[in-house]
Amino acid sequence: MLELAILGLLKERPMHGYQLSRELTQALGGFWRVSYGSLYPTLRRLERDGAIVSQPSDQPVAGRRRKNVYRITEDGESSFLALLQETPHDTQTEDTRFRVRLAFFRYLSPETRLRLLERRRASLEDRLTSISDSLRAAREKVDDYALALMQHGRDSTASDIAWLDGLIEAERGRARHGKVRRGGTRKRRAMSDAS
Amino acid sequence: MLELAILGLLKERPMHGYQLSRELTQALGGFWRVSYGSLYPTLRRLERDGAIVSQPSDQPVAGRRRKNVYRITEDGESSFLALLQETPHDTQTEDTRFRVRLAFFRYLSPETRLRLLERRRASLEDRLTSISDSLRAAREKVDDYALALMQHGRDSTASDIAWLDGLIEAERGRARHGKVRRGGTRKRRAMSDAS
DNA sequence: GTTAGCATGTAAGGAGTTACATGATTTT
DNA sequence: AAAATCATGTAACTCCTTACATGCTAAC
Repeated sequence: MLELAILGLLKERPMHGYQLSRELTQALGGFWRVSYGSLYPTLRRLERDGAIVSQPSDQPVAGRRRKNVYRITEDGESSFLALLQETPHDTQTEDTRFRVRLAFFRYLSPETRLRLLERRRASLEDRLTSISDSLRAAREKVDDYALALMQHGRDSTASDIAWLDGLIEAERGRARHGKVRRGGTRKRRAMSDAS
Repeated sequence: MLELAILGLLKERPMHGYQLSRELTQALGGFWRVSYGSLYPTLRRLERDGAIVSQPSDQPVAGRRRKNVYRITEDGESSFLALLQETPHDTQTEDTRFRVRLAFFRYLSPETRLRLLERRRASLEDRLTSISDSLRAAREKVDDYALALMQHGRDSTASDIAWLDGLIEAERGRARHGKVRRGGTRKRRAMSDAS
C-alpha cells in the first residue's frame, strides 16, 4: 500500500522523503500517518527495483543536509498502475486501502473505476449483511456497548454504501457521455489504464 | 489485538478455535475476519504463556476429530484487562482496535471507560482537524475523487464524534447515578478493573 | 542558547496474511 | 458419491511500527 501511495505522489511531481510523508498524511486526511521506519526503506527498495530514481539534488545550499529527491520512472509508472488495480481481501486494512486507491482514481479508465467502485460496494454490502445477521442473533443476549457498536457499524456502513452509490452514478453518467463528448471534462485529459 | 479478542471471548465461555473465529467475526460485525493462520498459532502461544488452558475434551464421540476447547486462566484474566486498557497509536488499525475494545467495555470500570472514550474522541478530533486543513489547502488544486474522499472522510469522522458524544454522555450519567443506585442496571453486576 | 522543525536512516520485532496440507462430518 | 462445512495446523512471507541515532536549520 505504501509503494502505491509513494508512486502515486511521485507521479504528480518529484519529492523527497520527508515531503512525501507530509503529503501522504494530507492526501489521506489523517487516516494514515506513515512512519519513517517504513517510508525510507521502501524508498530504497523502490529505487533498487528501478521504480524510482533519486536525483542528485543534494547540497543546493552549502552545508545543508542532503535531500534525496525522488522521481518516478517508466517502470514505476507501470507498477503503479498494476498496484492500483490490485484488490486484496485483507479485512483489517481494506478501508484504508480503498481510500488510497480513490486518491489516485483519476489515473484509471472509467471502466476500471466502475469495476473497483462496484467491488467495494459488494464488499460493504457483505459487511452490512454480516452485521445485520449478528444483530438479529445477538439482540437481547448482548450488552449495551456491543449493541451500540453493531448498530453504529450498521449505520455507518449503510451510509458508506449510499455515498458509494453517488460515486457510481456519477461515474456511469461520465461513461455514457464520455464516448460522445469532445475534450476532457477538466484540465487533465482522459486516461486509459493500459501502460 | 487478536490476543485481546480471544481472551475476551473465552472469558464468557470456553470455546474451540473454529468457534472463536466465527464468534469473532460476529462480534466485530464483519469488520475483521481473522485467518486461521494467525488464530491457531496465537492460541498455542497463549497456552504456552499460561493465559489459557486446553481442556482434554477430545473425542467426545469415537473417531471424531479432536476439538481443542480452551478456557481462560487467572493469568489470562489479568492480561486481558491489561491489553484492554492499552492504547497504541497505530493509525492503520486504530479503528478496528477501538471496536474490539468497545466489544468488551463491560469489563471496565466506568472511570476507565470514560477515559478511553475521551481518548478516542480526541483522536477523532485530531483526524477531523487534519482533514479540514487538507480540504482548505487542497481545494481547487485537487480532482473530484480526492475531494469526495476528503469530504466524506470529514463527514463520517464528524458523525463518529457525535456518536461518541452520545456514549460519553450516557457514561457520565451512569457514573453520576452509579454511586447512589443499588443493584446493577442489568443482569451483570458492576465491575472494577483492578485484577 | 535551546527548543522546535527539517531530514535521513537502521535494527529489531510485532502482528498479521496467504497458501498449503490434512482429515472428519454433514448435507445434497 | 460429491460437495460443503467443520476442524486444526504449518511455513513462508508481507508489511509496517517502535525505538533509536544523527545532524542541520530556523525561531524564540
